[in-house]
Amino acid sequence: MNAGVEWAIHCCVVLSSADGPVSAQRLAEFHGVSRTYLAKSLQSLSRAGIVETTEGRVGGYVLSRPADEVSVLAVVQAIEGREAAFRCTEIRQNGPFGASPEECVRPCGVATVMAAAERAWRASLREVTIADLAGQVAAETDEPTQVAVGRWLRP
Amino acid sequence: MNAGVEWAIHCCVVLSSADGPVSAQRLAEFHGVSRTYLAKSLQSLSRAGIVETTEGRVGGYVLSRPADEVSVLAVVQAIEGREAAFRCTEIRQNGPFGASPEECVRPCGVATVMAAAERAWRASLREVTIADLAGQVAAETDEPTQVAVGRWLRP
DNA sequence: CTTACGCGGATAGTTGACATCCGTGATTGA
DNA sequence: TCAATCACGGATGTCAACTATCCGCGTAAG
Repeated sequence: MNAGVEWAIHCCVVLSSADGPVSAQRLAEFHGVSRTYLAKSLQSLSRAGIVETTEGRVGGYVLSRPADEVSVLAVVQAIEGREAAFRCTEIRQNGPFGASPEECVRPCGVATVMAAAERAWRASLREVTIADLAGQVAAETDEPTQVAVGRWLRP
Repeated sequence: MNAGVEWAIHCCVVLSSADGPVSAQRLAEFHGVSRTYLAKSLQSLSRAGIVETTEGRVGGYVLSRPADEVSVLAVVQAIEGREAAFRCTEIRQNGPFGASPEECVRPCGVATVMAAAERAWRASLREVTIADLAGQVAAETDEPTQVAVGRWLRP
């Protein structure tokens, strides 16, 4: 799985506790990752409507919606795309006993099982929001540090 | 996701309805896929203990256990490995406000969420067996064809 | 009008999946 | 005994995707 997924989720958590736009520069520095590459992931979040951008001199990223309305699934799909990890190549139609396309209006049993598993995966991620993660981080961070982080994000 | 996963599951379904060892040559021809590459996947199944091999002139592959004791999950993990798709790089320890390793005895919240989703995915795959899939295939195939396939697998 | 910033395109390096080939050892049938 | 068939593992090549960087453009604050 794409490493940008981890970065994007952490960025959304940070953005949920920031009070204004945070630049890609700051987000990259905060997490100790490549600025140029993180910018690509942030652009994906922007295209997906998860964050809004303000261009210009004091530009940066802000969450488009309240953090409790942004599921982890939305962030993952914004980076990884919405295509299923398993894709059926219909090998049941191949070979000497291959089924004809007319017999294959119903999806392949293998594909059905894999699709159900991916639905379970998505359902699990859909039930957790950025707000949930932010609350967990806040509970593990003492108050002076939280204030310092808030100041550091908007220099 | 690895295409070998799809091949391996279909091969196990075929093996469940065969009465003797089936060679990689036959399995590849049956599914219309590359023989040499399918052999690699079958070797993975062998190492995982899902199939047993008989070498020599009339060698081939047989399911090690009854089909209703072989879960789809076991086949998937034999091909894809047991590593989680998401791997946490602990970026919470990076940057100016990075948490110290002592504070990170508890797993990262992001990693916890992703791990839970993968557990749900595995649980879904664990509840379906090769026998379930074989039954579905049998129900969609007329009897003469089933007999012909059985003969074709052992020339 | 200078500076900082987001955006998109172009460009490599690296990794892993996909695919093939060959040599080895084992077993069966002639 | 000997040739054919098969599983196995190593080595190799190809290709797409991920990772990473750079540059030019448009935008907005100071």
